[in-house]
Amino acid sequence: MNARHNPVIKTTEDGQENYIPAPSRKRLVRLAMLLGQQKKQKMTSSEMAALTGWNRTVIRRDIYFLGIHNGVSNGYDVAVLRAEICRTFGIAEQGVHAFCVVGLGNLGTALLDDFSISGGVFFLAAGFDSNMNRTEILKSSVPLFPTLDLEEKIKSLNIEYAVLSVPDEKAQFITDRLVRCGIKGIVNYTNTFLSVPRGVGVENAGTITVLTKMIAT
Amino acid sequence: MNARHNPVIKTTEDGQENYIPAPSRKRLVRLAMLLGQQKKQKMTSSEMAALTGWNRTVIRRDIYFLGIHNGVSNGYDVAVLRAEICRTFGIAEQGVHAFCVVGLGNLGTALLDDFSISGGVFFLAAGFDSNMNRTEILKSSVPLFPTLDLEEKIKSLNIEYAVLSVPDEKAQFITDRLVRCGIKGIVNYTNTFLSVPRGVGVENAGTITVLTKMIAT
DNA sequence: CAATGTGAAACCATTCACAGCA
DNA sequence: TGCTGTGAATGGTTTCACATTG
Repeated sequence: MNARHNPVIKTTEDGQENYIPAPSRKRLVRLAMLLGQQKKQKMTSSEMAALTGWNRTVIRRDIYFLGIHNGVSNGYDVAVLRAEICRTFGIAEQGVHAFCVVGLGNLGTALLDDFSISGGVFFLAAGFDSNMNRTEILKSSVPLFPTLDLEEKIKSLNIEYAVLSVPDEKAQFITDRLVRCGIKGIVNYTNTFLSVPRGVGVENAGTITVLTKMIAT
Repeated sequence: MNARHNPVIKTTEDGQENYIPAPSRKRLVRLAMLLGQQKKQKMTSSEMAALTGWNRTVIRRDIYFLGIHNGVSNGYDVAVLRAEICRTFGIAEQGVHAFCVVGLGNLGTALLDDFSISGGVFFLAAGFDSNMNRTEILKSSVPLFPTLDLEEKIKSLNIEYAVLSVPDEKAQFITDRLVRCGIKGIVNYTNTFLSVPRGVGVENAGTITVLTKMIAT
């Protein structure tokens, strides 16, 4: 009676019907990063479980969604698995997903300076601040621009993601501008709710917001 | 045949069986914070939906889990609702949940300085760094201690939550120490997986980790 | 035998649909 | 009429259980 009452999971060879549920997607992408840091050549689902804290059945199911078969009774080939996840989600194996930091107050500047921030497949391409003095005075290996140029630079530098560390009261305003530029996702270090259209990702990472969530654990 | 095939949701007056699902719990706590900033005396589920981006039915259901009835056909009484959420989750109405920042590098220091960080029900009670010089040199309105004193200070200051901004390679080591102190939850600004026993909350808020999750959106 | 692969069951969360109330 | 309260239906994710395979 209802179309698709079965899980709709097959990755058919012609590319249709390869829907993977959101929780699985997130785990898989995270797993890919982890596999990249691994020296072992083969890993079992149990080993991955130990490493991630996830249940081993869930890991097997996630991998099953990919539609590959490179593991039976020996564990999975780390390189093959990682490559397949990258292929499935369009993750570049070399670092080409550009992102920017908007708002160079204490937090934003710290993020800029933090050497570890460019890593894996992400590449910090720019910083923005509304205070033009600040973008001129701050020293950074990353190019800094006034927020005036936000739209132009996001286009020209092919920036896909933004880290938002502006004052709370400007958060929604900047978000709207980012959305209009076609940003794919925002890491929200402010402690406000952001409203974005469907299709734009938001992850709330502000200290208070996150602490708040944790109270309910 | 199976015990509890019904949703197990009733808050009975004698306090048993008041299980609330995790997603609802998180939303409710977040909602309480928001209600605290509201000037209106009554709010409908639709208004809350507009404010949060959540579906209005989900909000009504969440409130339903609380087992109170203060809304019919008029919207909910903001103060009553907020008080009830606080009571249910043991949230202090005044700011008494103490937390600390561990690791005072760029990011940690920025978090310390960030004025907005103490707010709502959370109170920044201490900062820790393994570099004793740094804890002496840094100026801050928050007391700073060497990480040596972590255990002692967490006890004496009644610290419940920790913000982790140490270098990645120290993350698990510090986490283990925090767990042994009975910490309730950790906001993880490093980009590592933390392994903690059941009952301790972890929320990953490191830029790369969060960007990674977002790729799969 | 210890691993994956996988249909089916169980579980959990969201949404529908509507009764009842101000 | 517009709101909450709520049983029931739906939809989605995890887990079980076991056949299969190296």
